[in-house]
Amino acid sequence: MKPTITKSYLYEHVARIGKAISSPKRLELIELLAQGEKTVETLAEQARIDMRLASAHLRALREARLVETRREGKFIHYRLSGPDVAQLWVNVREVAEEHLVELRVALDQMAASPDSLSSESRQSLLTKARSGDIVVIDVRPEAEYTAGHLPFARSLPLAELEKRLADLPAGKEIVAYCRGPFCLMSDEAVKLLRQRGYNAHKITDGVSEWRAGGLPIEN
Amino acid sequence: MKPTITKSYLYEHVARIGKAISSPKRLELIELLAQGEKTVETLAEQARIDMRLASAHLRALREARLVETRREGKFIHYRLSGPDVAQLWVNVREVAEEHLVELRVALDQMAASPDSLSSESRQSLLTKARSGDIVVIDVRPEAEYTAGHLPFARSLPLAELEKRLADLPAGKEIVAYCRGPFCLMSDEAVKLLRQRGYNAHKITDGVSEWRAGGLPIEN
DNA sequence: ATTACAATCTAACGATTCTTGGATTGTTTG
DNA sequence: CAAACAATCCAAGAATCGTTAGATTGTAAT
Repeated sequence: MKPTITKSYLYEHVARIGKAISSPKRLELIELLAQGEKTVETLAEQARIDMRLASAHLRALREARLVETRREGKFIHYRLSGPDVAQLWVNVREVAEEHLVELRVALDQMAASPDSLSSESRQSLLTKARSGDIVVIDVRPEAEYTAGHLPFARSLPLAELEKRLADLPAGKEIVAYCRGPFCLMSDEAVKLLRQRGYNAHKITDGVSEWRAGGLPIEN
Repeated sequence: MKPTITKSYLYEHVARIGKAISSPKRLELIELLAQGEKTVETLAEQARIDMRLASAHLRALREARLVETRREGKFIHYRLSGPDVAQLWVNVREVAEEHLVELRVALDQMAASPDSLSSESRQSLLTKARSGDIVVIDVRPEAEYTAGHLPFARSLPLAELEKRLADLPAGKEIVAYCRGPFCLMSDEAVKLLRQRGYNAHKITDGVSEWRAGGLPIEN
């Protein structure tokens, strides 16, 4: 017997997507997955939650078809089911930033520099990076850099930054980025670099924001 | 005493937006409000729910700052707090259509013609409408037309279509639209028009989809 | 003042959801 | 085959949500 198709049936399906993104933990997992494919263990570790809880949330995301899986030996790799999912995360976050004052003040209190990029400044950053005028560093874990990064950026994970300071040219302006506006790794990188006398600052863009701005991602 | 700002605090705020759009009824209310400001009574009637339930859902939407209110005498008018909210609705719905097969088959079964518009066909529609090659009719209630409509469209509410058939030029191609892909008013209009011998078809765009496609809205 | 009516509020029930603990599945390695 | 380990499944309690009914607020008209 064929199920009766009512109009509310349509909204129910869209609400499945809404439900999937209605939990803070799941949003964090989506943001992490926007950096590239990851195993459940990695996700649990990076989101600082129990692996069983991570698994449960990932199940919910999979049932909403926002993520897909791939098995490799003992490991199961999760990935977003499409670039539109990362775009949705950026969209929802921007709406939240626009309308929820509490979120804006919290962001101001946390981040050292709330340098949001306009599309013109993204373009000029790209030009300066291409010409070698500035050095763009990606301070995320190397695996995330490999999965995709800003054009002309070099990988310099926060954990190795102190050891690898020699890799950086002395006089040049340094621009650091990480996973996006909620990620504080670039702030820490900037703090450390400034202590060592570098001219460093951060941008809030991650790869998803950069792509959402219409600019290309390398890998 | 200042509240401790943790990272998860940020995701919690974004999740407030997610929670707001995690209910089918609230999504329907958002879609209705995307057509223009409406009173609680109108919303309840058009969503076919009890006014008290509508009020409760609107409260949730207001607490997530997705809607705002304005009092006028006995009536309270609700509106979306910004065009980005309508854009979010379109975005979420598109992600759902992309990844949820059940939604796609339901849409195919319901709608007579699943004519989704590419950006080129939007442009060519606009040109043909401007030149008078085709007649674009807005079959939504007149108040929604007044709040904003497609360029060169004329208002011809479904309820009055039969009476006002004389308003339509005989030979010309007629394109009907309503509130968007989930709205069936344009299907009914097309059905009626074809019975009377008109060359009519529908497009799935509503004003939100049209605007999301980067094209202008008149009022 | 009294009445009418739009809208909200309060209380309460059942249905979900979140989270944790323990048990289980599936794969690799010795 | 047994041990190790990634990941999922299952069960259960606490918390939250959706819905309905009845009571209440606020404004306009008589």
